[in-house]
Amino acid sequence: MSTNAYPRTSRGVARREQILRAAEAMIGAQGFSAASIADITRHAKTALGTFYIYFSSKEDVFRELVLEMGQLTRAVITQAVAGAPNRLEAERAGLKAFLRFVVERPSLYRIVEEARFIDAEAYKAYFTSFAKAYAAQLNDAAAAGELRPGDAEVRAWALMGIAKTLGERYVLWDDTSDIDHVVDEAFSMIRDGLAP
Amino acid sequence: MSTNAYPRTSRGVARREQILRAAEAMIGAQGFSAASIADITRHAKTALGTFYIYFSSKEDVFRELVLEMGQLTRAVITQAVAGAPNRLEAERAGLKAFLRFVVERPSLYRIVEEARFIDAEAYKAYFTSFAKAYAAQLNDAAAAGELRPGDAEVRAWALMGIAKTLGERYVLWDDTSDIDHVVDEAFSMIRDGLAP
DNA sequence: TTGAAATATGAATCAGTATTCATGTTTTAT
DNA sequence: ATAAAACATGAATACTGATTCATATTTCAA
Repeated sequence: MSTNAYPRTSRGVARREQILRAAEAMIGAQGFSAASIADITRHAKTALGTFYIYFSSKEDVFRELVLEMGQLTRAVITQAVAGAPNRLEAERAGLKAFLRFVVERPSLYRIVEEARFIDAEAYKAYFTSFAKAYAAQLNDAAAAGELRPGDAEVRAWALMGIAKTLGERYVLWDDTSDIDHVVDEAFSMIRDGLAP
Repeated sequence: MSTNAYPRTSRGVARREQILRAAEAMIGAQGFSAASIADITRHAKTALGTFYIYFSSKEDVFRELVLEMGQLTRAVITQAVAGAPNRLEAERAGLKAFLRFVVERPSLYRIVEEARFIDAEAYKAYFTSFAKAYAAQLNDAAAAGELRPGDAEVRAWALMGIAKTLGERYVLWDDTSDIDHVVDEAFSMIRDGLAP
């Protein structure tokens, strides 16, 4: 059929989800090119052809996973940051929440990073939109005197870079139980770098 | 022949270099899987089979390019940092030199990042060794009172993250002529984050 | 209950491309 | 000058894996 139309039965909904999760696991573990459709359907305990009932291509599932990761990351961070008394505390909370999220969904993290090479547009759109919202927050905080004035966009990208790299090093490579230490050390640098 | 032994004639040396440069251009532009050996040899103006005289596989050239990028980056930064009067100025100079290097060799930058998915060990080795040397410098500087005390390793990774991400955003995506502005803004954050 | 729509199956198709190899050509050492 | 070693060539091989499709089976509305 080769569509990726939304399923009309609950069985269909469940199958699609099975396949999506299997794709997350396989692509996350082996990478986009190494993970075959056969791997994915085997892991989803379904037939090869079933894949193409729900997704039109391998790129298609991949794109959906990138989208999913974007929504989840935003949701997780937004929620973590919600209760912070000020912007600096929000930075700490956001960084910690991000690293915890990477612990929980390492495959999605890898998928987003690989998107740079598989679907560059999706990757760029994801980070650009994230950065835009992030910069707006930093701008507001600076206007309110909570941060030293400065180029919010450059700051947003720099802070995103810190989070991405620490996530890779201290979560994906080295499943350190001491995420709090990493957050504290990085945050003390960020705090003094941004405080008014 | 399928070796990657070093060539014994000057013609061989030149051919190998041609192919290496073509591989840099093709893989850098299209990515590892999209760039075919045929693309590479066509661009190098040589026959398909010649590739296998100098490299044993596509992964093999790729690995060599990653190695090369590692050496070059180190050399560029080491040299840029050499004249700095203190560690903070070294940070500024290092960041600027890195971004300038990305302007000159965007393909090599992309190759190193893609290495995470093609040759994870090479990628990890590259950054781990870089981070180790970087952290040692930061440690010395902190001991000398040039930086506030703190976990040098976490700092090194955070600073590498800033450089990588700004390079991607402001050089690869947006060939901004205003690298200096980006450096200044990022540096002012780094400076206050690290200053004693 | 029943037939049309939706979903499931996996063997067969199809395309792409990494790698090899048998055969020339060029270089180098003597 | 000459033979051995290096190097060059590109058609042929070999293999992988994405996508299709004809054929079941299941679901659901009427």
